[in-house]
Amino acid sequence: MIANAMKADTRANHDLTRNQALVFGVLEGSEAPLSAYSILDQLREDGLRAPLQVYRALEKLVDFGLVHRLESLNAFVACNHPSGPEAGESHGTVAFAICEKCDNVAEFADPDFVERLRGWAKAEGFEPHSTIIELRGLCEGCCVA
Amino acid sequence: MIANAMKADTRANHDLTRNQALVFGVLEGSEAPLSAYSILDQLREDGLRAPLQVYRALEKLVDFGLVHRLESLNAFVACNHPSGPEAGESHGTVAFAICEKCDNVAEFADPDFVERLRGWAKAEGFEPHSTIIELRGLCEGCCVA
DNA sequence: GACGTAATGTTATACAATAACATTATTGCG
DNA sequence: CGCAATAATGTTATTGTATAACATTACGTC
Repeated sequence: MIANAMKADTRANHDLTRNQALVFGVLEGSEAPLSAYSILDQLREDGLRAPLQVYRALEKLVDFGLVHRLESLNAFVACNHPSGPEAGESHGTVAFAICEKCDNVAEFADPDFVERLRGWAKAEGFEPHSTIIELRGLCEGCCVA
Repeated sequence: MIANAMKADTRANHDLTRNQALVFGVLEGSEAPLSAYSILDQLREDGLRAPLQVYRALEKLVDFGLVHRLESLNAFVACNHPSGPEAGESHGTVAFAICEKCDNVAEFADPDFVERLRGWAKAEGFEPHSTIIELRGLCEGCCVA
């Protein structure tokens, strides 16, 4: 209940437009990450017709921190990291563990970890503005099976 | 000279086919990462005509550890990490720092860093078979300018 | 030389993302 | 309120990325 309230609140805070809300709804209701085109397919009956309508909504949702893009899959997931979107780290660096069997995605943020990465970047004189960390493999359930 | 000798040796060890050698040659000669299609464009006069010829060569080269795929760019670079391809870590986890201004790519491997990532994965019961780490930002030169 | 395997060539197609332009809401402000 | 600025939308066309399917050719090995 609290979680749902927070989610609704999160949406409200960002005052999602119709298309954004539709796209976010589809992602929230999906276990697995979805491509822009499969999102579109699920929204045809709601009036969406062109990829661009989905891509535009996704761009905003990613900006808001409500959705993540998985670079290695060309797909998107609703943000769901353990600490919740209300934590200060909403827009911080996050790592993803992507199961290649069941498509489940686990999300985590380790401050020390990120610190180490920043340390290396600084030593190299590199100024990062975004960081992508994606593990591909098998999740606990699929590992055993 | 030594470096060149080693590179030649590396190629020889893997007994590259004609197409693989052509593709690898183009990547070696490029500062910036290249897309499969721009590699193709540079190899038309050598007889290559279809994307698949490039993608097939790239797949092998990535398997051999001679080439890396940058997921966030849909592009490829010749392997060039500091320790050199002859080090034991050829196929280990590598991180990339991609300059968005000059397209330069720095490659590095930090064992402690990787260890920490593996530790988290293990705690989660996740069994990774590949790890993607890509920093996007500005390199030292472009940062100042 | 016959067989299994790997690499190649070719055409067509699927999937992902953006360009360009016209139109409609929304918001803020005088 | 009315108007201007800004943001969101709709639509068509195009560009870019990657693979399917199938025929052919080279290569190693027994």
